[in-house]
Amino acid sequence: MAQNHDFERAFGFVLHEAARLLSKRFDQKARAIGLTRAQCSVLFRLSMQEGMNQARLAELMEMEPISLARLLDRMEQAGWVERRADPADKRAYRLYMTAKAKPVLERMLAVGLETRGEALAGISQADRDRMIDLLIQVRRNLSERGGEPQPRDVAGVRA
Amino acid sequence: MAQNHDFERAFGFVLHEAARLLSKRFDQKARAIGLTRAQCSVLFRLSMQEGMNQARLAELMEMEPISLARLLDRMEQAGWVERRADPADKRAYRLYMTAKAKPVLERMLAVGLETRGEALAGISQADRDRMIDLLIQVRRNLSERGGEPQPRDVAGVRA
DNA sequence: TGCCGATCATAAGCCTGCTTATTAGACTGC
DNA sequence: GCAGTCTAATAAGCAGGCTTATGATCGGCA
Repeated sequence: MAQNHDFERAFGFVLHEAARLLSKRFDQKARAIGLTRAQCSVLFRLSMQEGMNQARLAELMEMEPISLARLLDRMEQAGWVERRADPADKRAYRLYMTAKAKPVLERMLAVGLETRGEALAGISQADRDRMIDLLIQVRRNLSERGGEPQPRDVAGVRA
Repeated sequence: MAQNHDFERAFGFVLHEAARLLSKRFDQKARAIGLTRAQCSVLFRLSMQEGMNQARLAELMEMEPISLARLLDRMEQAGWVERRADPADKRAYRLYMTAKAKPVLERMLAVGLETRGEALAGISQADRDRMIDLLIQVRRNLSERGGEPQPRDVAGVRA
């Protein structure tokens, strides 16, 4: 059936399932080092730039600050990251990796590469590049920040 | 920095963030009808074929049976789906939409189209088709079923 | 018939992430 | 200096999804 065909190709479902399966595979591999995909994502970003506050990191990760706060709670508890009071802003913390985290960066990278290799098997470099460009466009289209200011014509509805 | 460039283009992060943002947007729009993206996914599949058991539906949705069971708990509670005992197998249930669910199918479709439109804005039809083909390939690569039997050469590492 | 492995569904416990709402501090303008 | 607003972080409560483990049933095979 044409409907069935459309269904199997439904963009949202396919995108979501691909992302979920990739996370699952990454988590299976990364369990040996005691980290999850989301936690690795934090550590990777901190490895690029330490000292960000939570709001900034949440923005980079395209997630809500509260979601990141919970994630950081677990990571701090497990000794991967450290919150240091921001001397210039009593509300904020600055985020740093711990000494424990630095040695595992390479293993995280290896897990990432291996997982990506499985996910992209049989896809040419040109197609990989193209797919990533397109996904970046999708992300940009859906991002709150950076896009148009979201008209949200719900006038009359109080938040 | 080249490293930074690689980072922003990291396949796993981009894929995950795009999928999450799309889910979020869908959920925001679908809240008015009292359904989530995952629940809509179930209803869409049941609208194509009712009477499946949970194991079969979980397989179609590329998820673990227990995850689906929980999802169905909430949906049954909310009156969207019905579990009927399978006369031929006392372990299994057969899944059906309720009368309440059928009238909202069209609204779900509309929400899906609208959300997809936002996500794919500025992307040509050819590129959309290509991206979906590539995502389907990724999903197939990562699927437990249908793929190769997963060598799992982690010998030596204990989980 | 009876055993034994496979299969269907589920329980417990956890991580990720969101919405909504709150507290504390920063900032802007008068 | 201070009121009003904005911002950083968090609390409460929930949905979605996974791993690991269990109970029940099915089915093949001796």
